[in-house]
Amino acid sequence: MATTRVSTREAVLAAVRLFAAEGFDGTTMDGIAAATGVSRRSLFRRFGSKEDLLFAEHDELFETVVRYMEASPEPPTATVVAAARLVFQGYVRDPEITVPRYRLVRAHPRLRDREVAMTARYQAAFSRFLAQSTGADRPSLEVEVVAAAVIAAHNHVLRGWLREPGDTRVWDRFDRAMSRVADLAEPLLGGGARREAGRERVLVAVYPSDSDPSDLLRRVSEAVEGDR
Amino acid sequence: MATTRVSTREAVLAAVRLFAAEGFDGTTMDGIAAATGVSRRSLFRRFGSKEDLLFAEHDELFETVVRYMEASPEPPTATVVAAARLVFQGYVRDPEITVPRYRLVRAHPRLRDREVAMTARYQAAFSRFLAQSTGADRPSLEVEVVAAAVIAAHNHVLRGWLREPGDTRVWDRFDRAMSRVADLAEPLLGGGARREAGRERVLVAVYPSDSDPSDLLRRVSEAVEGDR
DNA sequence: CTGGATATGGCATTCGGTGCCAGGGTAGGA
DNA sequence: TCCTACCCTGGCACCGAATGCCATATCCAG
Repeated sequence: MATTRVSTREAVLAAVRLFAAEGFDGTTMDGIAAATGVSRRSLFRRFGSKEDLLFAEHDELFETVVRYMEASPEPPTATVVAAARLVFQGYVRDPEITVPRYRLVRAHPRLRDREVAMTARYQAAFSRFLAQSTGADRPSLEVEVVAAAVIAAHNHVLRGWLREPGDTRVWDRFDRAMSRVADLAEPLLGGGARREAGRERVLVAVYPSDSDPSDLLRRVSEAVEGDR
Repeated sequence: MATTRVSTREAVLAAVRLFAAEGFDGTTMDGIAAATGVSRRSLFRRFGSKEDLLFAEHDELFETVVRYMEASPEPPTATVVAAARLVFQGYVRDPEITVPRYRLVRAHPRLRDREVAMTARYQAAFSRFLAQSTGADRPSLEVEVVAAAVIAAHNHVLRGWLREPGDTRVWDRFDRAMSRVADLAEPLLGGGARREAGRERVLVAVYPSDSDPSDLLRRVSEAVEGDR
């Protein structure tokens, strides 16, 4: 009919608005069909279900992220962190959808479950990618823990932003959280490979919390240089 | 009618058998009502939905686990690990339900999402518990990462068992995985507690012997400055 | 025994979701 | 240009999950 087919984003946006106005259960697919100009039947065909419609935008992002990982030349951990960054960006760049959706998700357990399922898909994709990039057929314990940690850190920062979308330091928070997790992942994944080569070293420092950081660094520096 | 009301477990078991025989979508609530002797209307009242019925047993376990954590005298990390052990036991001790359910879950994305939602509830409960036991109002990044890691380890071992329920060394695997994660959690949480107490701090770094010393120092610097 | 609270079952209705078929628009080949 | 095969859309009918309403049964306290 209309030569321009309604885009996914337009449909999601219309649905989000209706949900916000009438409530999720109070909105029928007939209503969404009327609002978008797409027939009820076609809505189901394209988006599967009422819940899926709310997350359709996100599903497309998922595909993108998976393809990104497969094409990335970076080392595995860095690739996964970058992938998480893509996901995060997917939220931050489109607050018009993600913020009201977050309100819906908080209010409706069923929608919460649906969003949790999304992050679980990412976690599974991360696990699979890390596993395959180490040549394993199945994700190891370490790989799954790292994937879970990356997702947890992502969600932690994301929830903070969703509560206060105006926060300008989101990306700073995100990077800090990720480098924190990456440091955690390093000994788990990279360490595994190096352990076989028997080359890793361990540094342990115990110091009072009111130490002068620069003094501490000097001491660490001496320790590292000293026994090489 | 019957003086003995049908137990949750009986209902779940009957439902699982029907699902296995007729498929999940091929089984109607009328069919389950007939098989259990409970009216269709009462099934919905007690279990909420067809999906929830499949996991009703598990929902009860969740309540138990939460109460257990609140009453546990052990330190936080040990309590969470013990809680995960309770969950694991919930699966292992009842293969008659959990194993066929796993087959259903693998085949039906919707059911998979529902199970993922269960583990997410546990993860959230663990996070909340760890946060409150450190006196925080909101779970910190570290707390959420630890909770995610515990859940990931639990699920990793669990999936292995679900694939081969006959495996007798499950508990050994479970304990190994958990101690692995607990070692990871120690510096993250224990360090946090000591930090608040204003006592000494511990820095642990694992690095390849051919690292660039200045790069190493930069990372140490970030770690020291980053969380003060 | 009685009155009230609670659990159960039947009934009717809404609405999400699906299979089926018809119409229209498009690309590709003769 | 015309025909055809194909795909996308919309309308229709139907199934079944889920809920509200009301009548009835069960149980417990008084």
